[in-house]
Parts: sequence; C-alpha cells; structure tokens
Amino acid sequence: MARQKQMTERKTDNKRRKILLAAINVFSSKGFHGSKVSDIAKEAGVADGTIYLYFKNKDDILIQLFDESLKVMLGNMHQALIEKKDPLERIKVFILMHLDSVEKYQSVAEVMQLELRQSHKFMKENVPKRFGEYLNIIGDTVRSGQEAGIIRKDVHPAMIKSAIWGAMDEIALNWVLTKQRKKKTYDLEDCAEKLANIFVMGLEKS
Amino acid sequence: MARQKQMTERKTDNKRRKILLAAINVFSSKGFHGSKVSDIAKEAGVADGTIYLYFKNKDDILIQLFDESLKVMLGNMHQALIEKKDPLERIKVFILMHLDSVEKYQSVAEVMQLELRQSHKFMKENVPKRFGEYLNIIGDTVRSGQEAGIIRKDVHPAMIKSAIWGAMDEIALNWVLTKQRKKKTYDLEDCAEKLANIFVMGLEKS
Amino acid sequence: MARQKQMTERKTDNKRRKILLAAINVFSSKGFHGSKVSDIAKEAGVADGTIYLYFKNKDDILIQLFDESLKVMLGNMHQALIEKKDPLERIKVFILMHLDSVEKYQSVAEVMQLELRQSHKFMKENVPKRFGEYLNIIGDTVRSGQEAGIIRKDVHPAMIKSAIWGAMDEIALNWVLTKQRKKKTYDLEDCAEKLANIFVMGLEKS
Amino acid sequence: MARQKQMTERKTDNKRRKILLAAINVFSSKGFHGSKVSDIAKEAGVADGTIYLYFKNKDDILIQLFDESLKVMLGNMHQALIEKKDPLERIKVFILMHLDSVEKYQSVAEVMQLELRQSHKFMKENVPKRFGEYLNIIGDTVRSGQEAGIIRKDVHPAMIKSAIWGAMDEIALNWVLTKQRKKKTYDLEDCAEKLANIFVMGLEKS
DNA sequence: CATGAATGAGCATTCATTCAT
DNA sequence: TATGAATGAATGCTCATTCAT
Repeated sequence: MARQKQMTERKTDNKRRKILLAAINVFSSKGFHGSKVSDIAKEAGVADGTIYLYFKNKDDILIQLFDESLKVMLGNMHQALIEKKDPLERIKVFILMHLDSVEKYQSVAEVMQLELRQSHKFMKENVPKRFGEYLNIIGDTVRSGQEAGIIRKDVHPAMIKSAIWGAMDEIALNWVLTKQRKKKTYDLEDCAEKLANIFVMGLEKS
Repeated sequence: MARQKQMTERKTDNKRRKILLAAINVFSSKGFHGSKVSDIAKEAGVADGTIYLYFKNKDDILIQLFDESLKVMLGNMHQALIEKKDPLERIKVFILMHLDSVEKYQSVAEVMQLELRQSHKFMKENVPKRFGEYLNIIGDTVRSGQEAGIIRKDVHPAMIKSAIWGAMDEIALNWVLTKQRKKKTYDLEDCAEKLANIFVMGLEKS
Repeated sequence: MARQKQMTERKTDNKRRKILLAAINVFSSKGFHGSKVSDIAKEAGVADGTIYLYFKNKDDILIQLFDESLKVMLGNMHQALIEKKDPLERIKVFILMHLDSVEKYQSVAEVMQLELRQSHKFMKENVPKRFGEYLNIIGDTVRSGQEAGIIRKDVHPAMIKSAIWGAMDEIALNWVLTKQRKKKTYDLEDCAEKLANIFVMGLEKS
Repeated sequence: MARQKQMTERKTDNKRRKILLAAINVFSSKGFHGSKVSDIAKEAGVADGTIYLYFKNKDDILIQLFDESLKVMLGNMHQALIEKKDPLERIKVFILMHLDSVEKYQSVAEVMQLELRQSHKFMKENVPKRFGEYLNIIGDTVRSGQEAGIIRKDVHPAMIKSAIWGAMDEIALNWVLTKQRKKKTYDLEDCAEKLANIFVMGLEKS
C-alpha cells in the first residue's frame, strides 16, 4: 500500500513537474499573456483538462512556478549564508548568489523578471510571503549590521533592502533582456562583486 | 479666423487631454489589461469612437501617456540639472528630482511602474527612446565623473546606471504600493537624500 | 431670379454628379461593401456630410447610380430599336447594344454586375422597375414575334427573356472579370453577333 | 474501440452537419451579411465557440457549404451523363439535371444564387475550382460536339459555356425568387426541356 | 486519473450617420 | 449649402474552464 501510494505520488509529481517545466518554456518565449493553456498542455504532452487537476487556473501555474523557484532559491541562499557572520560579507554573498541563480535558472528568471510585477493578482497569493522572506534576508542583515555598529544607522533597513534588491534586479533584468536579444552580455559574477562593493562602501559606518 | 482656429485647437486638445486624464485614472485603478476602452470613454465623457479620433488603439493611449509624461519629466530633470556640474551632486539631484516626480504625478507613476515592463509591444515605440534618454542622464554623469577622476573607474557606467535606476525605481514602487494600500508611507524626499548619499559614498574615488 | 435658380441647380447638379462619378470609381475598385462613404467623399472632394444632402444613405448612392445608368441605357436602346421592326433583328440589335453599353460604361457595368444581385434591399427600390422595363424590351419583342408567327410559340416569352438576359449578362460578367484580371479579352461585338445568331436560330419558327 | 471511434466520428460529423444545415436556413433567410454567427449557433443548438471547432471563420462556413453542395451536384451530374454520348443530348441532360438540383436543394441554391457572385473572397478558395469543373462539363461537351461536326464551329466553346450557364442560372434565379415571394411558379422541368431545345437548335450545324 | 469536445463570456474597433457651426 | 467632429450601435472571434466519458 505504502509503496503503491509512493509510486502514485511519484507519477503524479512527475506529471505536475512536466507541466511546470513546459510552462517555463512557454511563458519565457511568449510571455504569460501570450501563452495559451493549451500551448502548455501541448508542450507538456498532456490534455488541456489535465492541467486543472494540478493547478487551480492559469494564474496558479505562474504562482506555483514562482513559489517553487523561490523555495529553491531560498534554500540555496540560506545554505550559502550559513557560515557568514559579517553583515557586509553577507550582503556581498547575497548579491553574488542571487545573480548566480538568475544565470543558472535563466528561463525562470526571465519569467519572474517580466511577469512578477505585472499583475496585482499575484500580489495576493503565497508568492509575496516567500518573496518577502527572501528579501528579508537583506533587511535582517542590515538591521543586525546596524546594531553591531558596522552599518550606518541613519538609513532605514527597509529602504536599504529595497535599494539593494532594486539595483540587483534591474541589473538582472538587463542581463536577461540582453541575452534575449542575443547581444554579447557582461559577466554577472563580476557585476555582483562590483555592486556589492559599492553598497558595502556606501553603507559602512565611517 | 485665427481666433476661431485657435479655439478649435484648444477644444480639440482639451478633448485629447480629457481622454488622457481619464485613462490615467482608469488605468491606475484597474490596470491596463483590466480597463476597457469604454471605461475610459465613459470617464472622459466622450463616445467610444471619439477615442479613435485621437489614438490609434488602446495601446496607443498608454504609449502616448508614457511618452508625454516622460517628456515633462525629462524637461524638469534637465532644468534641475542645468546648473549642477559636480557628478556626485548631479546624481543626488537626479534621485531627488525623480522621486519628487513620482510623488507629484502619482497616478501616472503608478501606471508606469506597473505597466511599463509588462509588455514587449511598448518596447517598440517612442517610449524606450525617451526613457533611454532619461536614464542616460545618469550614465553620462557617471562617465564624466570617471573621466574627471571623481568616480571610481572600476565599475562600468551602464552597470551603475542600472543600479541607481533600479534602486530608485524599487523604492518608488514600494512607495506607490504602500500608498495604494493606504498604509502610512515614509518621506520620499528623505529617502532620496539617503539613497543618493549611499551611492555617492560607494562611488567616490577613495 | 430664374437665372440664379438655374445656376444654383447647375452647381448643385455638378456636385451631385461629382459624387456619383466618385462613387463609380470607388465602388468599381473596392466593391460596395468595401467602400466607405468617406472614401467617396474624399474622391469627390466634398465633406462626408455633404453626401447626405444629395443622397438618403449609402445604399441610395448605389441605387441612384443604377437608376441613372439604366435611364441612359434605356434611352440608347429605344433609340437603336426605333427603326427595327423584325423581331429577330430586334433581338440581335438588343444584344449588340447591351454588350456595347457594357463596354462603353465599363466601371458602371462592373458595379452593376457585381453588386446588383447581391442585395435584397435594392430589389425594393426604383431599380427593378426600370430594370424590368429594360428587360421587357426583349419580352415584348418575343411576344410580338410569336404573334406574327416568326418566333416559335412553344416557349414562354418570360423564359426567353430570362434566357437571353442571363446568357448576355454572364458573358458580360466574364468579360468584366477578365478585364479586371488584365488578361486578354475577346471581342464583345463579335460575341454579341454570335450569341444573337444562336438565339435567332433557336427561336425561329421552322 | 473501433466502434467507439466510429461513434465519435459520427457524433462529430453530426455536429458539423447540424451547423451546416443551420447555416443554410439562416443564410437563405437573412443573407450572408445579415446573418450573425450567433444566429447560426442558436439555430444549430450549439455554442458560438463550437462553430470555430469546425470552421475557420464565418466565410469558411459559406465556402464549405458551397464546396460540399457542388461536390454532390457534380457527382449527380456525372452519374446522369455517364451514358450519354451525343453532345446535344448531353447539353439537354445537363440543363435538366441542373434545374432539377436547384429544385431539390432549394435553400442551398438560394444561397448560392444570391451570395456566390457577391464576394471576391470566395473566388480564391476551392469553390471556383469545383465550380469551374462543373461548368467545364458544358465546355467539354461543346468542344467534342464541334470536333464531331455536330455543333457549329464558328462559336467559341467558352462563350457557349457562358451563354448556357447564364441562361440556365438566370432562369433558376427567377424561379428561386418567385418561390420566395410565394407566387405561382412555372415548371422547371418543362423549362429545362425548352431551353435545351433552343440551344440545340441554335447550335446544330445546319 | 486523464481526456478533449464543448462552452460562452468578454471586448476592441469600424464606419454610416448626425448636427452644431 | 457645406462642413467634419462626434457619435454609438453592432459583432466576429478567442481561450480559460468545465464535465461527460
């Protein structure tokens, strides 16, 4: 029984995963609005109706896509930061790791970059919770840096969080768009290094 | 005759303007995709068909909205920067001015923030040209700052441009969203001051 | 006074004529449904609204176009037949004249050929009356031919009328379509001669 | 399995057929332009969208209607002519058969009569091919009649084809229109007989 | 679990016609 | 008479979602 259930789950999960992977491809090449549910079904090799066994609706595909990707990114990030104690060091590692993720999961990043802001709808779901958790890594780091007297105290952590995220995100966006247009791109890792350095310099308590 | 023509022009322009203003309201409360052309017509107090005397199609309303707003913002920005020579000073003023614009033209900013990235279509029109021009103010400033030995040379101007824009834009987005949710917001001018300071510190040639 | 009225009428009539001529061109190149009232106005060099001073509506332009053309064709036909007494001779002349008209007023013919049958609406107006009058020339000729013992009596005049008209009209249609496609066309006059001959042979009382 | 597939096919085909039959009714009573897709859907008892599972667009309904009807008529015609060798006999049978078809498939004929010429669009599809094939039966017959020395050689086969078709078609049109107006109609079969006779007499080599 | 045929709400756009000037 | 800006009714088609099999 247990074994059977496990097998079923595995099979089930395979199908769900097939759909998600198909969705990444389709969304990243046509955009969310330009993609039909039937496109995803075809790409995944399942019937249209099958999608609704695993996802509430079209939006839900995007939401789960984001959610799952963020879960992985969060895990990676925590992993990478576990040993780092110095706030400035942590900020640097955060930026490096994030841009590294963007590079690794390019298609997902494309979709997240171009679709996430778009819709108010998505802002009411799970995504922002996990997304907030992700961003809070910076916020918390800044806060503890301030408490430790390493980071200047005249700036609100939430603002710094926004600034760092925005800068990083914009750089990632340009990188993604540049890739799409098949122009030569710059090196993300180098970028990360420099960007981290700018913020570290700007935030250091002099 | 001259007077009559002038009146006609004024009337005509009034109607176009009425439609644009209506569009700002409607778009900012329902989003572009959620807004029907007839909603805008109703809000503007004109017939549906009248809109097509002034705009090619629904997209064109948004495009002209962006284009016109950017024209104004560009003008203001150039005005504000005309006397400023010091690159770091210019960056500070740029950030201050931009966040000031966001505050002043709140509804337009909302629409720009939430819709601009969304659609590839808009990327083929006038908007990106003017938008690029706006952003290049930062890029050019950084470049001349580097040449003058005031700004560190190890960072590519384009990257700094992205970083500053992204940080600023994200802060503006949060401010807009916070407003929408009717939470208490922080002071944009103070933010601008601090953000500018961080970048100035981070970019100064030590 | 009389002179002034006459001038006005002439002017007026000129404008009406200008519109009709424009309509012929526009209809014959885009078809009735494909033509906008504003196209005709532009071609005629008048304002859209002006057209409604001379015509009830778009349909009315076509109707008056047909009606007027038919009036001319009827006049020509009566003129040509005035001296001909022999029924078989009259049929021959009728066919010759009609195809000659098609050739002469090519654009009008195109429009009549392609639009006349199309719409039930037109069948409720003046057109069919005058059109019937035109066709009745054949019917009457056949009837008197039968009475005079020259044309076989076993066929109903109405049927012959339809047959002759249909044959002639189809040949004209092909000629018009061939012209439109800029292929080499055959000689209408020769056609008329042969067609008349076939009917004359087929109708002669043996 | 085979049985199930067959059932599905039958069902599917039933739905397509239901739509086509509904279209015949709707088109024949309101004309093509006057008919809304939703009218057809309602008449067929299906949803609007269902129509687009079987037909590319509104035009396609008319095209398939014509195409299918012509296929049947062609089949019948070939069947009827298979034994007839004498050209004059063949012409007579052709006319008889055609008017018989018109009588049998009245509604379809109405639509074909009134809509076929109307639109250039339809002239780019399958219809004219099949229609040409239908008409060529006459053309070929005339040609072989000429070669056999039975039909006069001074008239071009294409012209005779047009003449016969036009005469026949016009008679059919009148018959259809007369029916629509609920007047007493004449007998189509008798008509066919007479018409054929006229052409035979007119075409015989004397 | 899986299918895919069927559904039907939803909407941008056109263009004949009007009427204030 | 003449204008042309403004009107607003009218509709084909798409596609997310459902549900009978």
